[in-house]
Amino acid sequence: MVMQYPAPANENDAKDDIVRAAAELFMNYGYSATSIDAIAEKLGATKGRIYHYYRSKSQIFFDIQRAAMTRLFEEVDPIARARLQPAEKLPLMAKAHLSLLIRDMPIQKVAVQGLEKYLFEAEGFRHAKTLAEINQLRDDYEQLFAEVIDAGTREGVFVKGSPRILTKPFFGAMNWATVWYRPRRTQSEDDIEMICSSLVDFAMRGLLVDKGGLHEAGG
Amino acid sequence: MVMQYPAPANENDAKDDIVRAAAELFMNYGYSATSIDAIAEKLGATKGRIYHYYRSKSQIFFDIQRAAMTRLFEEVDPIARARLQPAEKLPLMAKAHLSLLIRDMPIQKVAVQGLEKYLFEAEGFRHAKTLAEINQLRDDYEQLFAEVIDAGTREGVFVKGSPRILTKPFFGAMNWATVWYRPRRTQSEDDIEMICSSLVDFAMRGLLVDKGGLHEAGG
DNA sequence: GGAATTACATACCTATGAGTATGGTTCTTC
DNA sequence: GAAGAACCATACTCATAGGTATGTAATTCC
Repeated sequence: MVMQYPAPANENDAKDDIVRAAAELFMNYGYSATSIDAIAEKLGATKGRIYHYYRSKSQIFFDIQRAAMTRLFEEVDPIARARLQPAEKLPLMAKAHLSLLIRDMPIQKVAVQGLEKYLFEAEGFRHAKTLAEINQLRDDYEQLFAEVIDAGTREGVFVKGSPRILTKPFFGAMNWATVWYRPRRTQSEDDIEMICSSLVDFAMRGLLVDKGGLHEAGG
Repeated sequence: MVMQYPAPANENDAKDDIVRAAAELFMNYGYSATSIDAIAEKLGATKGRIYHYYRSKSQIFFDIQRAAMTRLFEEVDPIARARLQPAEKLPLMAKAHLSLLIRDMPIQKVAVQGLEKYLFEAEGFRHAKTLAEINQLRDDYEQLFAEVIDAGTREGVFVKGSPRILTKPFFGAMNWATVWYRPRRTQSEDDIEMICSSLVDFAMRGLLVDKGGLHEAGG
């Protein structure tokens, strides 16, 4: 029988295909309820292909986390390094963050919600190192936002409060989209932009101190 | 062998014990990764006990949802019915909502995050009726908040925008606690109150229009 | 152009876990 | 106090799914 493999060019692409397929199933059914066979079927292949690139199901999960954090950093870190005031910089970061969340929902949802992460923690030392690595990435990423929030607080443009406790609802307003958002066919690119802007605006108002601006009366 | 059953008084209490134990495991490990045996072990019993009260694992899951929504309604609905201005009523509702979330985390987390709900949707008609019932409860509950937000918007005390899209980040700021919050031994009741207040304040600022209050100059 | 390696498919092993069948013990009811 | 019901443990069935072992076509390398 003549078998032709689509040939994903190189190993990285092949793994990326697996990661994408797995993330989509993890997002909908959870990690445990998703079988390797189901992932393979989504790729039009069998288990053999997956186990050729990954030694276990958990390794796929960890690669999803790494992929998600890598992409978030790529989008947000450059903005975080820009020379801008906190009140200007933060919404740009938030916009980039949220845009990626929505556009890359399967992978990002698995990462930000940390689906069933306690599964691996319970396994003890086996994945301790990998888990520490992932947590470090997540902490570093949160830190990008926490620092800007802290700076804004000290400048007096953001409300007072520990950056730790302010960062949580800030992310919450945006990340909660991974729980409620469902893509619609009737939704254009502009619609998505509108939603993103609304959520970012909400999150920013949560931080900004009342500026006492004159009532820009009525429209 | 003399066997003594703790005898949970009546059937409702017995089911409630099961629901609590199951919720705690679902919260940490997810629905699929939690076995009936594990739930039984947490109760110091075996499967026999659980299958005496529940016909299937999924029925436990649905009972968790119902229990969560029932409690939320009990706490929030009375406040929603009170004769108060939106700007006064909403933070009280939010406080009650969040307090219950944190105090009843296992059950509430399973409910608000809808863990692996797609599992049951994929099963087609089998649980269609129950799923419709649960979704209805959730929608009704969200509606309590959406109406107050809508009223506030029309009065001009809350920012303009569809209540639909404003409700999401409002819940997000609070419900995200089910993702990041972990109880600490060093945390007193007052600490929890502080966290709740901070999150509610954040969420309210996300809605309130800039009042132009005079700078209550600096602390 | 033959050998080794890559890139899978197929077949198989095994543990787990949902659900059932059955049996025994306590409680209730008459 | 006997019969039934309620309550629960134990033993079993069976499907699923993670992982492995093996076979085989394509590719690469010498």
